[in-house]
Amino acid sequence: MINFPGRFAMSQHLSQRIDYEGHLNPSQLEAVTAAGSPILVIAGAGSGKTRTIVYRVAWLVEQGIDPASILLLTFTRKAAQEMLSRAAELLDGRVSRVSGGTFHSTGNLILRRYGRLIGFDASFSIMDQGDSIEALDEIRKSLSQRLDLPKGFPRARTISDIISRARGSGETIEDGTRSRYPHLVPYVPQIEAVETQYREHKLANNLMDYDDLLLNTVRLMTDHERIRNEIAAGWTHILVDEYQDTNRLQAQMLRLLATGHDNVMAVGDDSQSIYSFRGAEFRNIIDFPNIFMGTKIVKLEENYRSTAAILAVTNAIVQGATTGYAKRLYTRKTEGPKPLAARPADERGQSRFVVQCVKELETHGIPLRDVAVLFRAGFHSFDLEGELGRNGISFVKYGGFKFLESLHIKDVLAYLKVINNPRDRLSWSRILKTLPGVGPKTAMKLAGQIAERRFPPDCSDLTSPKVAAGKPFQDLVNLVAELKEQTGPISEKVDRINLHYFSYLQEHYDNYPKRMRDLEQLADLTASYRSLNRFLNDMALEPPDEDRGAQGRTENALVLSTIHSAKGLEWHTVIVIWTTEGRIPSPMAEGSPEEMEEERRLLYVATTRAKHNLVVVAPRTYIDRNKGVVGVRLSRFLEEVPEEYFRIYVPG
DNA sequence: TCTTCTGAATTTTTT
DNA sequence: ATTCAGAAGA
Repeated sequence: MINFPGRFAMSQHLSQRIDYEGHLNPSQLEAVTAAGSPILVIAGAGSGKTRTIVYRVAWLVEQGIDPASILLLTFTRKAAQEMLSRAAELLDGRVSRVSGGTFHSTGNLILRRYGRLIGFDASFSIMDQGDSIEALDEIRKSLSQRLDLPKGFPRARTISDIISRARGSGETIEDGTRSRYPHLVPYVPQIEAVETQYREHKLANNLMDYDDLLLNTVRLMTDHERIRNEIAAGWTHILVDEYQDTNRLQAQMLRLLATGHDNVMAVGDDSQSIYSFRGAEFRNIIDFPNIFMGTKIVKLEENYRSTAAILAVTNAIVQGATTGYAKRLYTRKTEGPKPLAARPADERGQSRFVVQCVKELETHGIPLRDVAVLFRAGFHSFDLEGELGRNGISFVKYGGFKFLESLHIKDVLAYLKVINNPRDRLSWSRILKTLPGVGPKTAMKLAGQIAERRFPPDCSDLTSPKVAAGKPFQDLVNLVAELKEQTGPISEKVDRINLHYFSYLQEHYDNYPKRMRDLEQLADLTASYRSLNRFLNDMALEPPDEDRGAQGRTENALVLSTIHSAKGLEWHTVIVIWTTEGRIPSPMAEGSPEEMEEERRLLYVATTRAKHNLVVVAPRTYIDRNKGVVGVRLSRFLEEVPEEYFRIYVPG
């Protein structure tokens, strides 16, 4: 062989390069190395989606793209971090400067910087859904006093949903109400009135809710060409994960972010779209090629996760779907047991069966952490949690009730919010309600007055002199004043608040020890923050995830999770409970064919999480509060699956 | 008039 | 676990 002078150096250089061909299949490789056009990757479940994104980032960096100009949009910041750390591994840490986050957090970033241009102070606060519902509820009530609201008036939660969906989709409130809440159509004028006041409330208090973060970003970038170009020039390459779960606004935002370069890779799977309840448009995936001209479409259809026996079932489930890109997943993993379908008599039987399964798996050397129990809604696992407890099986639960949504956490956060912004009326009100003799009415009245004044307020002329003169009220005001003075770390403030709040907690909740532990955890969460405002906003934007790593992985615990929270994850064995009518699909979806289709996709997502064993459990009866024991049918989506794909088991 | 207590009803999924 | 409606109590 001829020995070219440059050859040695060249091959040495090559050896440092990443071996793309060796680690990617032809479709993945095509997506990773595509250049000069927008790319849409239709990535079936378990087809190496994350791998493709990670290698794409690495490839871009090797092409000489500055990592700082790459933007990775994912569903959660945690997903972004996971991908970045995997890419960093490939590239010896050269990707540390890649930006990543959710559409919301990216909007936040942009608005902090340029929000002035559309009338927002850079220090705006972010309302989480709880804040937003609280505000709407207050407005709703104040409205009702005047209009003497009828019995069927929608709850704040419903109003929030209607308004939010209207804003996310561009529909009017009336159209949205008509299609999703036909019985509320008579209240449309009132809902619109609430919306108007809500908007004024946010403007007056320099607040943005989740929708605003997207809406205002889109508005800013649409109206200000110079800013649009400036932002688009900063992030010259954009990768989007889980594109099927974006809503219309997010698609618009992406279009704007990619102005002038169109270097976008969107990855998603329309069959796994499970967030339409909050406005996700899986059609965004279908429309992508129309929005980005010259899009190259790559399909990933080889599944690396599940056995053929499991795929047979999941393919059958998705086959019945009425819309979406046609795709058929295949695998080379032919070994593996048939999925198991269990029909216990009732919920107790189901829980006992799951425990039995888990124990048996353990004797076969499958650790608890490699097993997940999935369900449609948080409360579906209550009985199972009891049974696990009685059997001494440790577990961690994801989804359902949120840490930040429990009342005691919201109470303590309200103190922090008041320190951060003494004019936060709703937080004042929340705190005041913890005082003896103060209910909603007094709290609202006092909060309104306190919020108007300079802090600490002169309390001598407050209405409700009885309360204002009382010691508890004085203590409270002194506490807040003291906290405002305090310059130490935020955790010191939280500790101080906790000290003050513990007595209230003790008096009002039987399970106060648990709640106290939560509050201590809250203090820990502040550790990495130096700005209170920053901390509060991050709490709204990226709530703590009960760290999946620390508990789920190092401790050996069984995973219980809602299907939504299981997205993107996989386990050796997956047990899906309550695969019955009335649970999956949820009765809430009965109203519309679209929602029913989403239930199907939900079951699809659940079953495609399984690598080796898939177990579906469908009790034959459940206990209705009114009717007593009622028979339930197997989920319609499983009825469609040929029976021979399962082993059927009926516990005795 | 407003708060607090009681018992009953209700609860999908989440940025 | 919370929230709601109704009733008693301050």
